Amino acid sequence: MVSRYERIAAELRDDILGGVHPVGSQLPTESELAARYSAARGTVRQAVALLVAEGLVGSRQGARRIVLGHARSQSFAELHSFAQWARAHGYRFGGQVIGQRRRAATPAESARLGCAEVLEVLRVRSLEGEPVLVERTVYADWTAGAVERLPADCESVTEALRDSIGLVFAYGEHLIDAVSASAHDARLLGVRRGSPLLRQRRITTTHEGRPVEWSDDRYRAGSVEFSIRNSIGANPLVRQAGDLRFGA
Amino acid sequence: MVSRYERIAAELRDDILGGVHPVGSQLPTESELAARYSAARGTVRQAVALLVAEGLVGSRQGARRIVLGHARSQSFAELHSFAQWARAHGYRFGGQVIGQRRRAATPAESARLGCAEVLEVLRVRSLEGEPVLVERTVYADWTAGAVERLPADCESVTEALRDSIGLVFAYGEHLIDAVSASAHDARLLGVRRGSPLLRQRRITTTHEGRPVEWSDDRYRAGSVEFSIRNSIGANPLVRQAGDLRFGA
DNA sequence: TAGGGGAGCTTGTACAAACAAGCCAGCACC
DNA sequence: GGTGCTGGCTTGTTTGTACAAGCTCCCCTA
Repeated sequence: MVSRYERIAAELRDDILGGVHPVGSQLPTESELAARYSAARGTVRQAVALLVAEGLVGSRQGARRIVLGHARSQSFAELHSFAQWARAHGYRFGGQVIGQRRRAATPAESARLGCAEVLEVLRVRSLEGEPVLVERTVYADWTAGAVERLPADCESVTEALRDSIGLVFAYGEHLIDAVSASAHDARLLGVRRGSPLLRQRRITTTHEGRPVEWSDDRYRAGSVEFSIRNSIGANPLVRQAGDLRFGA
Repeated sequence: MVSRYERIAAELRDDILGGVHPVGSQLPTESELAARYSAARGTVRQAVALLVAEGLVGSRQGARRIVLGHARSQSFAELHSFAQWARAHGYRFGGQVIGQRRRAATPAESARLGCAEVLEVLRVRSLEGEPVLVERTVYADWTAGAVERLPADCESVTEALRDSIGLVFAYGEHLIDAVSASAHDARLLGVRRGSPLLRQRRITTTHEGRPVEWSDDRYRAGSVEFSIRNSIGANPLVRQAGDLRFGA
């Protein structure tokens, strides 16, 4: 069962994407929408709030809402899982475990994952036949067993873990920066040593906030980019100084 | 006048950051909070929704809310304006215009900014005395005059434009990837040609959705990183394939 | 001891009403 | 022609109520 406001939001989104409300035009007022859908104004507000959060619509007090653009946003699963993302967009893709081993957690890992032993896995993933991503993932001890049981060419670790032990990834924190390819990275991705890579480090937790994995993903430059929409009202993106210490 | 739910959110945020609600702990229920602040449940919900949007708190139906982390999020202005960001974090910073000229818009720029003539500005910005950012910004014709009147070492273009012509940046869309430093980039940033740069391309619009600027910002690797928090409920980040065409 | 069922708690959805705050166009006035 | 103000419109905030959906934990049973 989908809620009322989600259905209204979906209809409005379709109208925007379908050109009924072109970019730059004004959206109907809340009262009009409420009348059209026979819903309370609060319900319409919830629907519109979704579109505002997606960056599709701009809103400010006193003025009519306007259509900002038509970027479709992705689900959390689609961002988190390379396989689900690639599949949803119709890309050919693959993955292969290069190596994995259990070891003691470093102090930093122990603090992040809350355990003393970890499973480290090195994977390479490809898009349209080309290797594009080197993934160094560290799993907390309580998931290590399930991960070890996966086949080396497992397409989607996310889906496999959900189906095998009911593990659901619910929250993520991402750090994005650029690094040089190490000799090892370069060999795995088929690029020159020192060439630029887009790095995404992320920590993922369950519904309960329990950390599951800590991963260092490196994309070949040009293969993938990240997109974010923000506004005065909602700003999910944060800039922060890197590890380099200045003038120290 | 700050609204009620914003004040409640601020108090809760302080409690979380101050350790009253440690990471991993449960937040009081909505009813408890409503009683504590003598507010309606709906108002408390709005306050908590803010924290959820910031990624500070996790929430799902039926279960108590939990504290996910203590990352303070930034305002839109702080992300958009290098000067406001650096100042808020107490960094020494500077900026210098290297060159600027009016020219005809390329087809892509014309489509994005909705005008035929643009002002292109090249700036270098420094942090703690080191150059860290090369900024190539293209302004729409109707702002060009005001930008040209700014001094070459103007600290904050955002603030200057707001004060001079009342221009307020309200919405942004960001594309993040990694690129090699060109010879020109390398000279300006004091790095080797081909070394990795973190690139942030963004388009910014006014409240009305009118595009103001299109910018290509390149950060020296290691100087700055971007951070995003997401969840199954709210996912602001989108991954997309880059310009490279695979197997074509 | 392991498992199922359910009661109670907590968050999610929906409606209604009233007022506040901000925007904008049109009008009157200079 | 320009300027300033006002009134109506639109979104934002707050309260109250009722029910739905989902989670937790306890208790009972096999």
